[in-house]
Amino acid sequence: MIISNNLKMYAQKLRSSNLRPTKQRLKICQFLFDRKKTFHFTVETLNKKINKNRAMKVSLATIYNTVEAFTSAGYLKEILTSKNKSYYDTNIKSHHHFYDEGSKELTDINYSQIKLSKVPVPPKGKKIKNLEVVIRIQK
Amino acid sequence: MIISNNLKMYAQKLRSSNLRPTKQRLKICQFLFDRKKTFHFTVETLNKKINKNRAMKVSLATIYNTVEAFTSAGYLKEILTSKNKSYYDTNIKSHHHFYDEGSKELTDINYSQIKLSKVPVPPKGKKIKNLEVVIRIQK
DNA sequence: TTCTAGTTTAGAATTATTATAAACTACATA
DNA sequence: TATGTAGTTTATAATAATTCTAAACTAGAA
Repeated sequence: MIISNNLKMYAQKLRSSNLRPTKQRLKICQFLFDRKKTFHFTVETLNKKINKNRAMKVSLATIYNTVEAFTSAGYLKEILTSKNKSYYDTNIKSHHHFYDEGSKELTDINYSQIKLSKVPVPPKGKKIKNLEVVIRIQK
Repeated sequence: MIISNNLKMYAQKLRSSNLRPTKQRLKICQFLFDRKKTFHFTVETLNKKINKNRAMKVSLATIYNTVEAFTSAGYLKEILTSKNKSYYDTNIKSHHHFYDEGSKELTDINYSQIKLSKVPVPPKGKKIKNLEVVIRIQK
């Protein structure tokens, strides 16, 4: 899964967002971004995976802080769901999701897979920031 | 806001879903469905509004049970958000939302206001149940 | 009227998240 | 290279939303 050891790149990226490249943040960067496919997760799953088989443990509080910081910095995107947990996505490009009501899993839909021929005008004084589609699927 | 006293209609509706028409459920029905515009709410807001200026108080547990029962029965729809609370909508027709990132408020978008010219094929063995668009807006 | 399964309820338990404050550390600058 | 400091990490406490529990209540069938 891990593609390369882009530590310097991540350090630069972090500094450019006014985030100090700490050991913890770099570990989390490697885990999240050194992969080909996009990754959907909750803080709970990230915490388990980050701290599995690793000498250096990262505290749960830091996982929360880091995910929040990365989301504000635009490295992660929060996903809309109907569940009472926050879901995040390493794919920050505007894109869509299938939501499987059986397995409760999200799958990406490429932006180009959906085309809209009619979009409403936003309320006065507001601008459209982005548009996301969730397609609920079941057996 | 209240249009009429459709108690018998609600009692029938409830029985048809194998839900006994209790005082509590009928009160909640009246509050939710005796209105012209659709209504977005959380359990917290519903609890406050139901128990404001009313002789008969409905317990929080019952509000939770009822909202859950009404959602399963298809009287309410859960809304997708990025917050850690469940939001519900009395508009159960497939429809879309504006989500204002400033005020964190949802507004309905009529189904006919959005048209899709391209929709992806669902994964094998799955069917599309519904499709919802969220348009994030900001100043 | 009586019985029973379904319902309501207060409060406890659980789960996700945020807050707190002490210890630690990256890094600017002396 | 050493030092001061603001930013960061951490364990733990606090809070918030929801679910669970079990006793009391009730709608409606018989």
